[in-house]
Amino acid sequence: MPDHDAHDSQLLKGVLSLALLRLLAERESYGYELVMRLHELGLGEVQDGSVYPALGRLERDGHITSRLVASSSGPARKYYRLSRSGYAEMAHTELAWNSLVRALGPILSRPVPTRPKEAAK
Amino acid sequence: MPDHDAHDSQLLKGVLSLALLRLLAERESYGYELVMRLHELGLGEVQDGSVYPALGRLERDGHITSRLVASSSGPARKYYRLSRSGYAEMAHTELAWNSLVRALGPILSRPVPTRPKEAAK
DNA sequence: GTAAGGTACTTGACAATGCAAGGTACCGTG
DNA sequence: CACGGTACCTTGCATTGTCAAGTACCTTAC
Repeated sequence: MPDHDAHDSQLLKGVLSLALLRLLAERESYGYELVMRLHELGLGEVQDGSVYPALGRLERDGHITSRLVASSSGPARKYYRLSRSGYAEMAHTELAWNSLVRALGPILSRPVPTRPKEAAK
Repeated sequence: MPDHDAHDSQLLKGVLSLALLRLLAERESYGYELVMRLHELGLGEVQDGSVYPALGRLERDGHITSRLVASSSGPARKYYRLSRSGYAEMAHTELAWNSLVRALGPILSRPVPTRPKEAAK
């Protein structure tokens, strides 16, 4: 598969939180690992400078909780897991995401009235 | 289908431009009408205060051009249409959108290790 | 032992974008 | 002439991702 640049910083807004919640619903994890998991999943543009603040917000809003765990291969890791409100938030955001995808799908799949010539100015 | 509130202001970021480009690719249109078309298409949360600035940006960046047309049912309408660069921008953003949807799909569809009890803090 | 490099988290300045709220103005009808 | 629908624009605000830099821990190699 051709690695599309295809990264529009704006499109990621809000989606990052959803992805993080979802990954944490699968299993407890920490920031650095989450960044790597996101990269493996095709969200290669995501910077660690975006992930840590996002985790901070989720914790601030009570959607996730953290605990420090010492590591023998570097500094301590801050493991996060979902709280009850995190599950609710994930479900809610997922609904919003699905509704957005469903709304946009028809718009994008509708054929464009081919106007090959005289398109520009 | 139940009308989902399901509006997360952040999820819309960047998507609005794509939708506008796409609607304008179908046919020339003006701001007020675009707002109504978006609402009919399920993007009911979009405010006109978001659309007009977005159109302004697209025009500023050379992706669309405008012309004023007098109306007998109100003030003059500013009709927009895609420029050549607008078609390119639309294609590019659509790629980014599709790649995002494809990346997120697997994450969201993977089953969550059902943890019904003891979810909260 | 110390320099290097991977691991891991934090922070601040910055830009982009949607929203809310308000305003201007045109037009037909009652 | 006041009203409501049409149509556009603007300002202030909050959110959030990016970039860049910094701190610090630990193992391996020289």
